Amino acid sequence: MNDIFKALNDATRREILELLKTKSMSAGEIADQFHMSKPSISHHLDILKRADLITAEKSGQFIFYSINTTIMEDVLQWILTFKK
Amino acid sequence: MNDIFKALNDATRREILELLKTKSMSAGEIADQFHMSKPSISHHLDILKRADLITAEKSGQFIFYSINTTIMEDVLQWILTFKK
DNA sequence: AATGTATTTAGATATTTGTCTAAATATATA
DNA sequence: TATATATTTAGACAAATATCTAAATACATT
Repeated sequence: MNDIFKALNDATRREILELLKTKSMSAGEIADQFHMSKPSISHHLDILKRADLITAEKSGQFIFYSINTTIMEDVLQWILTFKK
Repeated sequence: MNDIFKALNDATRREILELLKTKSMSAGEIADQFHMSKPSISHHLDILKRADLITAEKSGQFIFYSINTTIMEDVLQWILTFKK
């Protein structure tokens, strides 16, 4: 839970998740959407991956990232415990 | 949204929310549940309050904190956009 | 008015975080 | 095999964060 909230606690990372909501993208395609260096985006992708919020799959010289919505379910359940 | 995720990105603060889920408590009562100085807990309460996740009400020399679940609804909605 | 209790504010400090540039690694292609 | 492209790793650095102790504020009680 700690890793998930840590990963979600950054606007850039939340935007990456929004991007991946529609389709999988390579690291480069993702980086192109931000005014930030590729290494920085790579770092954000790593944090999202560690939290299991995204998965990575290598295809040739590209690495494609996809969202993993099953982890969102954990957050959802946690939030729901606060609904009366 | 930023303030909410920032507030949720700390185990102590999440535990405070869990505590307040059952009943409102004074700052001192809350602090007693943790191995941490009162000023540190006061700081955490401030962050939760800024995120509108809790509300504070003064009663004599005490300040009672209560959870504000309506804000959780915002997080819930955000999470739900990821459910396929 | 003086003292005690509850809480916050202020200031210091160590750790974590987000960002960058430069270099390394891996794959594709000429 | 040499070069180009995609991505990550390494290292540096400034800013943000979590914690502490000491001091300040506010209310209650004697």
